[in-house]
Amino acid sequence: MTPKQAKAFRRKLLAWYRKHRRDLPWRAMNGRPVNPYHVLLSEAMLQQTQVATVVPYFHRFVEAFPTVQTLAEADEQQVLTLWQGLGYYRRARNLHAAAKAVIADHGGHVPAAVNDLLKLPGVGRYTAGAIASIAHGTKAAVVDGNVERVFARLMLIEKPINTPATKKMVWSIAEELVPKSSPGDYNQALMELGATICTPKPPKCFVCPVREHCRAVQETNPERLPIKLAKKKPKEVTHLVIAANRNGKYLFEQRPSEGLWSNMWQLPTWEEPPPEVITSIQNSESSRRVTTRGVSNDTVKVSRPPRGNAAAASAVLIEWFQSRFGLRLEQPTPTTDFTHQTTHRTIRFVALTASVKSGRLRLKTGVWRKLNQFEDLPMSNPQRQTMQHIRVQADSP
DNA sequence: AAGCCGGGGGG
DNA sequence: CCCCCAGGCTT
Repeated sequence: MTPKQAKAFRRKLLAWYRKHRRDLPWRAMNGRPVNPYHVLLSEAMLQQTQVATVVPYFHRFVEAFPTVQTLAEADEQQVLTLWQGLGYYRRARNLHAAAKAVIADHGGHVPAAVNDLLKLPGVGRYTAGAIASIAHGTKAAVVDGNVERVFARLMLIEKPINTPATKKMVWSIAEELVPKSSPGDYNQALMELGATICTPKPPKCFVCPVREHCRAVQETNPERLPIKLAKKKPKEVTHLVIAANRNGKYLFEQRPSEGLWSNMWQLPTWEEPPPEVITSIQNSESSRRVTTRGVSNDTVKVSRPPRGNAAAASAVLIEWFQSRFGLRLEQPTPTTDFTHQTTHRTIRFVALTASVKSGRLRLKTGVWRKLNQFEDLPMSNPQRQTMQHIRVQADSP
């Protein structure tokens, strides 16, 4: 793109944006000024997450934590609880730590320089550029999934987009094109174009404000760009969830601070138990659900005699629970069974209910809660789904 | 360079 | 069922 073409491209893009941009709560709109804290908050939430999903979470966060200071002083459990359901829970802890750093190292002001922003936890090259340009008008480029797609089509980039070399090229294009005046609007325009017009499939080229600048729409089918290398299929695993109740209260444990659902709470869960335990739990199922066809959606319970190895599997489960928690279970009974999909795992959740016969809990992070009394514990969606099932079952025995 | 980290929207 | 999303971090 020649300098003259670049100028025309930016002008058309910005004109389109100023006419069509969405009224998002963290944006400066009709008189409302930008709030750098709001930009930091929104960018943390927007990582790998669509705008529509983020909006309600953003409102709840601003209400609970109106300023960086209030967020910095908040309890991590409270931050995680507000974040629950949004996914990538590390982001919530990074955001919390970033708020603390803004208070400690920047006098409570979100930095305007990319190099300062990059030092904040959870802030990478994209997020630093976004906050710098949108919140402070710093001349900085951004490259996200939208920008990659837009430039892959505009510049006819046919090499796989998800390699370091190609990403580096897209970044240099972005750096070269970003204007020194209104870089924030320009960056948001680029992303909004990708989100609403230059969509993966099918792109709405017929209403695109910059189609004259697009090589793909003139030389090929834009829909096949950008080209991505195939990713591997998800691994299939099973998580065995045990709802262990004693005197009407259920045991909850906190997950480790690293890995999947870090620091979130859950019913005691055996990840990837021996296969024979899973199969025998299935066989031992004392009831199965049969959906009737026709008018009613009622489920009918059908009693079945337990199979031979059920008792043995039960023993293995009870032994595992005993060794892990120091508690003796009684009559583990299958309760619910469903599949949960994440990006790189297909997790089958098998839940059992059991009562605690004896023993003394030997777990630092364990807590006992009633069925309607765990809302302050941040939990993953599948764990909450399991809890929901147990509550419904308890309400209608 | 590749793997890991969630959950939902939309075709 | 699939792909994708205002990515960052670790190995």
